This record gives sequence, structure tokens and C-alpha cells, in this order.
Amino acid sequence: MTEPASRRISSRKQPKQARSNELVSAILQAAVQVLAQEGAARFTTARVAERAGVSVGSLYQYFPNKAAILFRLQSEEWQQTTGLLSDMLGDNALAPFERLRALVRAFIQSECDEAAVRGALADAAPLYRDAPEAQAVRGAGEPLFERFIAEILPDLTAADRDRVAGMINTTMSAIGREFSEVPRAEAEISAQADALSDMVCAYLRSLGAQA
Amino acid sequence: MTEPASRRISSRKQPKQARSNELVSAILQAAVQVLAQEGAARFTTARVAERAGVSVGSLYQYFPNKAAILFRLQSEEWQQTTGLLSDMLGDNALAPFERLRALVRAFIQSECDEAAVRGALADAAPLYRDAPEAQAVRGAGEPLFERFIAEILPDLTAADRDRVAGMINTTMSAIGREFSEVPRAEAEISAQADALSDMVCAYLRSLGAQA
DNA sequence: AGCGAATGCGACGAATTATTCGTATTTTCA
DNA sequence: TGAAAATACGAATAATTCGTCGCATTCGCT
Repeated sequence: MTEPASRRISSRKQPKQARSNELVSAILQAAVQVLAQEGAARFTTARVAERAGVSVGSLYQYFPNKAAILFRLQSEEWQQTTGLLSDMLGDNALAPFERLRALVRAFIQSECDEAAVRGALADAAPLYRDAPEAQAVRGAGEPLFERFIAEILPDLTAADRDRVAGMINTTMSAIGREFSEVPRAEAEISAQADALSDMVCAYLRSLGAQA
Repeated sequence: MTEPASRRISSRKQPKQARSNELVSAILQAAVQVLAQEGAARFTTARVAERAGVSVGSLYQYFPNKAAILFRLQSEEWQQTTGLLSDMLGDNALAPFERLRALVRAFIQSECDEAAVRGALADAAPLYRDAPEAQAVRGAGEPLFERFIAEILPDLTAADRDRVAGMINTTMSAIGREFSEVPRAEAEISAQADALSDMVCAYLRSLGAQA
């Protein structure tokens, strides 16, 4: 695994014609397949290009380097996850703690469903993690949890709220990664998801009782 | 990052003379340095050998492949951590929940102190994770938590105890990895460690109240 | 001292890799 | 229609990598 020549990750040129847009999607789609089926170690630009039915040269026209492809995938995965969190926390049809339970379940389930891709993406993380663009992405699910906490524990100080939201966010993402890397049986996934929401709920309740 | 030629990880030959024992320690010591200073991507057998003041050939006399070195380091790190857990959970001088708090603090602190090595080791995980020997290591801190839970929550069924211990073990190790990969300020480390132990304690207390 | 085994050496082979660049093809649009 | 711009191509390049092999040196022991 040679080091990428450039540290940049933003796209090299904007696709202007329809065919180039298709090319870019073909590459991304192929990248997901390669990642899921071959794993991070065998994720090479050549293989992605081949799978996409495209030449390496074309690939490099829209992605400055290998890391850029991975980063793009990671961004999309993450955007999707954030959307999920946001939807579930905002669903006022359910009581707050029920929302949280549902969220934990859905989150864990989604991590497990796409374990192959997410796990491989995590394995490849060293390649894109240090890019400046990647810094912005990290820990941005936190505001969502902060709002939720503000709703159910209005008496908490802002500092405490930050701390608690940070803890929950860290816990969720760390455990999510764990689940996407180490495969588990369906029953265990379910049991652990329940346990996780028990734990988080107990934490929040204890803060409420304390106040 | 090419695939290792052989999947085996156990040591190739046992050192019989004193000098070869020194050689092996020199290699391991050098491996830690390379990992910490250069990172997982630049961890190569040649670099380790050079740093150890030893030739590649000698290295390959005692380690069947690169993964074996990493696995060995991982085993030692892990053994050390397990020892830490065991010591703190068994320290009867403190009340149970105080022990747990101390444990969490110490654990997080130790992960952060050696963040460079542990983070790089985690980055290199794909290289040794799939080896059969590595399977045995995983999730072996769980019995410790189980015993602890049996002590403080004797009324819990065995199945529940397993589930809870599994959750705590998963949480701790997942968050530990998170902390060794993403650097944090000392103040934040401390705050998060407190938050983590609050959460775990709240979880256990809620189980006690329920029974 | 002297012998066999253990150990240490480092150049070398074979394989992969990311990325470039000159050329060919297709699309756009005047 | 025809030329210019956009897009696609893929062989060639340059850099790394792991792991082996044959040979030199040292150790343990009689």
C-alpha cells in the first residue's frame, strides 16, 4: 500500500455531461461492491475501475486519488446515518425514551445490515481519516443528541448537556463500528441493541433523578 | 498492503540461545517504536529490522510473517489490560461501584497514554485479525465483568448476567479503541471517563432497582 | 582447539500498487 | 457539417512490498 501522492480529497473536476455523471456513479457503485466483496486490502483503483467497466484513467479524472473514493463513500454513509438519527429523534409520535430505543435499534441494525461495506470502510480509514475534509465530518451527530437531551432534561446545564451528548455520541459510534467489524448472530444483535438502549436510558434517567 | 503469504502466526522457531532471545526482544521493541512513530502504513519488516539493528532474515527466523509481530504486540497489550481490569475489580478495599469507577478511569487513561501504539495497532488490525489464534483473544475480558456483576447483582439470572457483561465489555473496548485513535485533550479525557463510568454505573443500578 | 548446530546476514525475486500522460473517441454547438 | 471541447482509454512508470536463499559467523560443548 503506497502512500497517496497528494493529500487532497476533493473532486478533481466536475462532471458536465450525462455520461460522465454515469461514470462517476458507476465508479462509486463498483467501489461499494469491491469493498464489500473483496475487503479493504484488495480495494485498488484498478479493481474498482475494472468492476465499473471503466478505465483507470477515467477514474483519475474525477477522483484525485484512491482515498478520495473512500472518503466519498464514507461521507455518503455518514450522511445517511445522520438522516436516520434526525428522523427518529424528531418523531414526536413516540415518547422520548421510546424514540431513543427505536433509534438505537435502527442504528445498530443498519450498521449490521451493511457490515461488509462499513467494516471494510473502517479498515480503510487510515487512508482518508487524516484528510482535512474528514475532520469536519467527525462527531457531527452530537448536536442531534444535544437537542434531544435539552428536550427531556431541560434543567441540565449547557456544559453537562454537552458532556452527556458527547458521551452518547461517542458510545454509539464506537459500538456501531464494533458491530460492523465483528459479525454477530441476529439474536445477539437484537439482545445487545436492547442492552445498549437500556444502558443509555438508564444513564439519562439517572441524570434526571439527580436534578 | 499485500496479503501475507501464510496465515500462520505462531512463532517459527523457539529461541534457544541467549542472543536470539535478545534478538526477539529487540525486534518487538523496535516494532513498538516503528508503530508509534511511523504509523501502521509504514510498518514494514525492513523498517522494524533496521530499527532493531537486525537483518530481515533474522526477523523471519522467529516470526513467520509481518502479521505475527503485530499479533504478538497485540497479545501483550491485551494481557496487560486484562491484568489491569482484574486487579481493579478484585480490589476489595473499595466499594463495588468505586472499583468500577476507578477501573474505567484507569482503563481510559491507559488507552490514551499509549494511544500512538494502540491506534496504529488498531489500524493494522486487518492484518492479524483473521488469524485463528486471534479469535481466542477476543472478548476475554467478559468473564471478569461477569464475576463482578455476580457480586453486586446476585439476583440476576445467568442469561441476563451474560448479556450485561457482554454489553459492558463491548462498550469499554469499543470506546477504548475510539480514545486511542482520536486524540483528545486531557480535560476531555477525564470528563469523558467520568461520564462513561456514570453511564455504566447507572445501567447497573437500574438493573438492581428493577430486581 | 575443533566440530556441528544455531544464528545472523543482506541482496534478490516476484508481485502489487497508485498515478500519469499521450492518444483516441464522443459530444456539443455554431 | 466540422471543429473544438469534453471525455475515455490503457500501456507505461516508478515505487514499495514481503519473504527466501545461500553463505558467513558465532555459540555450546567435548
